[in-house]
Amino acid sequence: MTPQPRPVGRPGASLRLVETSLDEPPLSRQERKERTRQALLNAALAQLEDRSFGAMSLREVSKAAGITPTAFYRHFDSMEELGLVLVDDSFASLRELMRAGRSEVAEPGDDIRTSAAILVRHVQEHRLHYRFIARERSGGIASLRAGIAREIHSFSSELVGDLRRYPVLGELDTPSLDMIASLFVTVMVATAERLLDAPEAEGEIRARTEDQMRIIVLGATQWHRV
Amino acid sequence: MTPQPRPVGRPGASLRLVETSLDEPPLSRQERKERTRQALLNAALAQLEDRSFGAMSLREVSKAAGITPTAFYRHFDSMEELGLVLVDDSFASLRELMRAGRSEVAEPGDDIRTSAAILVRHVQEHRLHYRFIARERSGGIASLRAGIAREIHSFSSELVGDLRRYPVLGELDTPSLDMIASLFVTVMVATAERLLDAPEAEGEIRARTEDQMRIIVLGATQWHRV
DNA sequence: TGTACATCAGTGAACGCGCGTTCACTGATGTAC
DNA sequence: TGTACATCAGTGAACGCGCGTTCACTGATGTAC
Repeated sequence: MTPQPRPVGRPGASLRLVETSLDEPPLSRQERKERTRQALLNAALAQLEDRSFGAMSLREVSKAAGITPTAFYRHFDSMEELGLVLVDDSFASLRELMRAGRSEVAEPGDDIRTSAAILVRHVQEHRLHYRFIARERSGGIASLRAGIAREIHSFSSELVGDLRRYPVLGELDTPSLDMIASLFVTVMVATAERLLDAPEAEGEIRARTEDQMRIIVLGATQWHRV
Repeated sequence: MTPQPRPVGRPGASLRLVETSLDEPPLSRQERKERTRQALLNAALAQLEDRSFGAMSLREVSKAAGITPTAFYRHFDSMEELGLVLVDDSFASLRELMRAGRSEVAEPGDDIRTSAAILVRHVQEHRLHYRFIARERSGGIASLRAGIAREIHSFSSELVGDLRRYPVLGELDTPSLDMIASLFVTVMVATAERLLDAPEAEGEIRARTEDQMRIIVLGATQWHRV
C-alpha cells in the first residue's frame, strides 16, 4: 500500500562491485550515518500526514527509514529528541522565508502582495515541515510545544524589526508594534493551516490573506490617532 | 499518583442499603448508563492535558472512568466516535458563548471590551473543551479535524450576521464581511490558544486581544474607501 | 402486591499484536605501523 | 603497499507490557401478568 521504503541501512561495500562507481561514489562511514539520520527525519515527517507525532512509534519510523528499531538509538536517544531536531529544521526553513521576504520586497507599494505570495509558495514547497509545526504547535508533547512557541515568538520579534522600517508604522511605540506583529503572525499561521487543509484553494487563500493584511495595515496606520 | 477514579460501573443496589436514601436516590438503569457515558467523556477530556487524542487509549479512558475496557463498547463504537461527541459538546459550549455575547453587549461603544472579556472568561471556564478543540483542530484524526473545521466555519458565518448589524461595517459587501469575520475568528482562536498556554497571563492576553480587535475594526471601517 | 421472565451495563479471561528497550553479535570502514 | 587491530552502524532474538477486540457470563433493573 505505502511506497517501498528505500533501504539505507545495509552496508554498501558488498554491493559496490555491482554498481558503477559513477552513480555511487564510496561513502564514508560518517556520510552513511548522516544519510540514515536524514532518512529517519524524513520518515517521521512523512508519517505526520495522518498521525500526530505523539501517536507515532519508534519502530514504524525506523522501518520506514529502512533500519531495525535497535539502530534508531545510534542516531537519537528517543522520538522526542528526534522531534526537537524536526522543530529546528522546520524553523531553519522559516528563517529562509524571512530572508527571501526581505530581499524580494523591492517595489514599495506591493509589499503585501509579495509577502503573501512568498508565504504561500513557501508553505507549498515545505508542506511536511509546516504540517509538523501546525500539528505539534498545540500537540501533546510539551517540549515540542515549548520549542515551537519559542521559535514563533522570535519570528514575531524579527517582524517587529522589519515593521520599524516602514514610514508610518515605524513611528509607533514598541508595545504597539509587538501587538501588530503578533497579529500578522497570527494571520500567517492561519494562512499556513488553511493551505495545508486545502492546497488546491491556493488562489483564494492568498487573496484572503492579502486582504486581511491590508485590513491590519489600514488599522495600524490609524492606531493611536483615534 | 493520579487521583482515585470515581468508580461508576458497579451496580449500586448492593450499596443502597448502606447509603442514606437522601444523597443517593434510586437511579434508573438509563440514568446510570448516562452517568457512565459522561464519565467516559470527562475522562477523555482530562487525559488531553498531556496527550493528543490520537495517542490516547480506549483502555486508559475506560479505566479512568471506572469501567472495564469491554464495557466501553456499550457507549461508543470506538474512540473516534467518542471524539466526535466531544466536538459536538465543545461547540455547544461555544454557541453558549455567542448567545452570551449577543445579550451582554448592551452599551454600544464598549463592544470590543465586552467581547474580549466574555471570550476570556469562557475559555477559562471551559478549559478542557477548548484544549481539546485547539489540540485536535490540527490533530492527527481526519474526522475530528473535519468536524471542528465545519463548526468553526459555521461560527464565522454567524459572526457575519452579527457584523451586519453594525453602522459602518454593515454596509460592506458579503465577501468583505466574510473576510473580516474570518480575521476576527482567527484572532479569537489565537487568544484561546494563548490562554490555554498561560492562564495566569489573562490580563495581558485580554488587553492584546482588545487592541487587535480594535485594529481590525479600524481597518474594516476604512475598507473599500482606500 | 408477587412472580416469572427479559433486558442489558458491566465483568473477566483470553487472543494475537506492536510497542520500547536490552543484549551480544557482525562485518565493513577506518587507523596505526 | 600490506597487515593487525579498533571502531561503530546496523542486526536479530528476546523481554515484559499495554493495546483493541471477542466471548460467554452475571446479576441488578425493568416489565408483563
